[in-house]
Amino acid sequence: MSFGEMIARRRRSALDTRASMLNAARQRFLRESYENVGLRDIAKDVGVDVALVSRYFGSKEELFREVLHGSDKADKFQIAVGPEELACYLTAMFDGKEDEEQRENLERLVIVLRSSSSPQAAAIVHEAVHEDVLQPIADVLGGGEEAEIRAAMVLTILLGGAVMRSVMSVGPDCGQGPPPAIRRKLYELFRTALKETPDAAQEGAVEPVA
Amino acid sequence: MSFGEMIARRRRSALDTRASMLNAARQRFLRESYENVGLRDIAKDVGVDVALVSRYFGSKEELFREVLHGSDKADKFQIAVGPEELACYLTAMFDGKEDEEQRENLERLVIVLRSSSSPQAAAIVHEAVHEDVLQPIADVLGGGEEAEIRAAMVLTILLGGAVMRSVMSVGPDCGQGPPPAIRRKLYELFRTALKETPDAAQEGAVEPVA
DNA sequence: ATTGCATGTCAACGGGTGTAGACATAAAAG
DNA sequence: CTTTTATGTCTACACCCGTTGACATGCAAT
Repeated sequence: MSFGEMIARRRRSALDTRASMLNAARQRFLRESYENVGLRDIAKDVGVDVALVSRYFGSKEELFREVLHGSDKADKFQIAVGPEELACYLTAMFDGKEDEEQRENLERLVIVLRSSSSPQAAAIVHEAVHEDVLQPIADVLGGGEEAEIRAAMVLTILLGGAVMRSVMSVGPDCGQGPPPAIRRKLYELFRTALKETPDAAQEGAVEPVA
Repeated sequence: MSFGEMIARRRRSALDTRASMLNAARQRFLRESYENVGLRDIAKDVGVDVALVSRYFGSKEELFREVLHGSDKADKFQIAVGPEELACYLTAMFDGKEDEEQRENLERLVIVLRSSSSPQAAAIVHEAVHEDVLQPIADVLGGGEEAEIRAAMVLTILLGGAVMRSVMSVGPDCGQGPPPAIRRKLYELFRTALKETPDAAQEGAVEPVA
């Protein structure tokens, strides 16, 4: 079969270089914002001309969309545990562990974070967060409005932690694995976010918030 | 007195236009990232030529520094309450209230957030956060290492909340004042962040974090 | 009225960007 | 070997950017 062999004997395979581009782009978007990543940078990483990037992905926006959203495979936020162990699971995201799943989860958040303030990428990021991150978390929590709110609080901590880590170089650390004290507090924060709401005023302390 | 009158009868006052530029710049940096804010945009807002912006501030970086860090006045993160009411105070930051102090605090965080991923602005942001935000919070908490950690956790929530609010349009809301349910959870998160650490394993639940 | 300084404008430079079309080359098909 | 198709390169466009130096204007002092 001719077409099959074309795939097999790929000396110059478009799919391979395309994948390489996507990978290079991911690494770039992971470290810089949407505008600061140039198509020429990506092309240079792969060892290819700029024009090819534009041709393969149509536009920079679509390339970014494919990096963030994935194309065909449904690569959403992965949660391998039930609601009970969720706090542990989330806390573990900030350890420097080699867990592939966890690393991808965190990396997705960092990409979101880096390009979140960018007129061009904003819409894409917005959609990807709701569909690929917020929804999966809410699903694990059982759905419903309460679940959505709790998911939002969890994401608040995750994003805050990601900012502190990758931008401020404090908090959840930068040198692989946060200090134990911070790790513990982070865990407690997740617990609080996941805990059911005290329903109305549980104590007097809640009231003077205004 | 000639010089005094020159200040008083300012028809073309350099200080005024400079202040206008700074204000326009602040509004811009509040809504877009460092790279997306053009000096020409700022100049157009004030109704002035681009060159003047460059001449008055030397460079874009210095302009940004002055917007974020302030120039002479020590405008750090303002906390008007003691450690006890701190959680309330912080939660109130996300209300759409007219409190000038609170609004400036949140705005500073948003600016930090928007330009945090930007090679040029990174160093400035980094310094400003440590010196003007983290330190004041830690001071209110009484200083010491524990205070620094707690301040870091507080900032984690603040930044996460700011991302959710101004980027994702969820969580701490965007339409002035978060939904009560989220407000309550936010308050609990701050309480947790500020609470003293349970010191080692308080319950068995803390252990399986790894 | 004229000098002189502060204030602001104009034009341009060098560099960077994403994108598109014409062209070249490798490799498979006939 | 020749033809054809996929794969990749080259050139160039039109636009944006920050910055600079020369020039124009307003305004106070002489």
